[in-house]
Amino acid sequence: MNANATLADVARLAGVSEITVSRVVRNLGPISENTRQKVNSAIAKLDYVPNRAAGMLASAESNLVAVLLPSLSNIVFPEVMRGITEGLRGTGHQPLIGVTDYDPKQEEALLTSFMSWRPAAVITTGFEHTETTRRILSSGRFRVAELMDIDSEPIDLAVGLSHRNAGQVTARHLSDLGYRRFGYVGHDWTADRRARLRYEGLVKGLAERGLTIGAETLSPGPSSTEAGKTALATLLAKGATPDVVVFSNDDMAVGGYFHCLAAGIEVKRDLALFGFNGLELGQCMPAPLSTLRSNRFLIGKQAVEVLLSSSSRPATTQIIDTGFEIIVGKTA
Amino acid sequence: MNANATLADVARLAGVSEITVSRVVRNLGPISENTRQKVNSAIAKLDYVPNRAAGMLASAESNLVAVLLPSLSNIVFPEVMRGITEGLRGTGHQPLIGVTDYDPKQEEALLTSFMSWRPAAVITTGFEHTETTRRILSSGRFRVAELMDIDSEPIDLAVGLSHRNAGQVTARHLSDLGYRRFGYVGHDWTADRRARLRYEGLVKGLAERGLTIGAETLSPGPSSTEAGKTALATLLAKGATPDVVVFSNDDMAVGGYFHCLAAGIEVKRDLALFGFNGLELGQCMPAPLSTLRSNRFLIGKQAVEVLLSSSSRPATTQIIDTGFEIIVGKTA
DNA sequence: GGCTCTGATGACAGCGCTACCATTAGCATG
DNA sequence: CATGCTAATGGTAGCGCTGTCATCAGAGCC
Repeated sequence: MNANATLADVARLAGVSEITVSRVVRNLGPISENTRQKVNSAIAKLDYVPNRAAGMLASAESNLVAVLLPSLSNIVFPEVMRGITEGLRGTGHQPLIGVTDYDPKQEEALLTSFMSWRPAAVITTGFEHTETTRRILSSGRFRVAELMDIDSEPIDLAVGLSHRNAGQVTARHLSDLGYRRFGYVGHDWTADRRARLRYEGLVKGLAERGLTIGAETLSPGPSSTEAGKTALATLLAKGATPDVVVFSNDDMAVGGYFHCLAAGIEVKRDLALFGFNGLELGQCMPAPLSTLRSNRFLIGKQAVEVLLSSSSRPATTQIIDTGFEIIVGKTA
Repeated sequence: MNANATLADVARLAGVSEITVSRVVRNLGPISENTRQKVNSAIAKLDYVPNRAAGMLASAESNLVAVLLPSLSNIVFPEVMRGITEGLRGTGHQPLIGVTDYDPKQEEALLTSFMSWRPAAVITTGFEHTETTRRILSSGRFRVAELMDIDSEPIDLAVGLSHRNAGQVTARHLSDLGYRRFGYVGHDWTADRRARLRYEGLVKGLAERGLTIGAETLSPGPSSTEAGKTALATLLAKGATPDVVVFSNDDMAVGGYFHCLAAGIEVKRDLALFGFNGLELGQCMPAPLSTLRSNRFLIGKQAVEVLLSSSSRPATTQIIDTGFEIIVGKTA
């Protein structure tokens, strides 16, 4: 009911000192049952809500975790976010979320502004940062996790999977299945380095078997179902006759599947399709998408768990491989 | 390079008072060009980053906007969030995001914890709140927006569309197209009141034409493509012979479409499908989904704009109708 | 020359909390 | 019985900023 009760108000009403109220609120130190009850009833009576700004200033500690994600439109990142939220649950920490649009400059701007909250940890994506971003993240004042990718040396902690490896495994798997004429449909990879790493792994894996990618189309802009659909149409219109097309991810692959349906191409018999991520959507198509499962939820969750396990940065960097697995599916 | 420079450090180095530095940082009041430069170079030299906790405490104002979303898994909410982010851009405000899992109890818990940040505004979803939540939101200490739905009286501001109306318009549209045997496939609507409102509107709209829903299946749990697929199969297995099925949303409808593909049902000729939301995905299927476009991005953006236009709550509540429109598509 | 006005700056108190020490009573220990 | 211990509590000094009120030089005015 009150405008904004303070610790002092509660202390006065409960007949104890401020510090005792503070201890009750934070569940710290030994408090007699009697005192605890007096304080709690005063808190209830006054509708007291602690002021985190004051708490943070006084203790020089924040319970905020800065999270920088490239996008929320790509369902992959909300899933990572769910993992982060799950990891944060019950720890008393709160996420501060920023969306970078795959732009290191924006990442830097967001990070700079987040710094004024003195976050306990920073979670970001990938290894592509501006010089300034890198300098801030390297300061050592807080823990840092770089998610999704483990193909480079992290600043502090990396959690994710080897995309280069994933591409290579894809190549081996498909060549084992007997495919020989490979096509590739991707999206703009200047922004999405991981897609490019998978492509490189794919090329390398094919090379091991003496194979190459015969035809490819890169769609400008971010990945989407529409982009996948259009790009596959473009690829085939060029006269390419692949027996399998690897897509930069499931969104694109689903688009490719739609193109096949619309164009009367029988998937797998006429043209096999392979994605990346293992999204729910791909698995409920009439022919479940053949793809590679990345463990997005796990990436977020593990990152938080490690980050909060020690508030100061360990001497050595750490890499956590959350792995991937082939989903056989029915499109390849 | 410094551990953490303060205003005082900057002031000392620049040879001015703390308050002058503060003014330069906040771009307030008249500052001579000379002073501004001295201060800025001191800031750069010391790597000074303002401490928001201190600023917030001193000014008793926060630049935080609390955002409570039911889920991030349903792409609709990330899109609303994009709108919110866009609206916030350049205002100096930052969102504090919480995910409620469609649970009013969790909403309450998150809100309570967010209150300790003294947010400038709170954005939440729908009208279903616990008593406590309602009491907090009604305190008048900050602006409140309730998004998505405008079928009830808001606490302060509602931004969204009339779902009841949307259902009714769907009924009229489909009956105008000549459909007579209606089926309905939905998800758990104890959690999703808006889905239920659309259903009610649909029933009402059909009643106007002397029509009813002949068969329906409700899938337990949240909406998903898989759920839509399974539920349509169930509906048809019951022996129902609708000429059109209305789905609780696009995700479900896409699942329905997949079922038709798998079961050899020719969409529209044998069975028409109708969704809700107008997601990109539905529009790139071989037969673009017939549905109703909700303007998610706009909902988020407009809410923020109105909320920030006045920091104190106006005398009267306000409702903003972001509308909807029929997407004719090829599935109905 | 005294007056007001504006532009530019500073002194100082205090926001609401917590860290850091004290302090006290009660009790077991040697 | 002095000593040390623990449980329970309090006093005090800030944390780093901003609001408020002052100050002062110089310009413009009658």
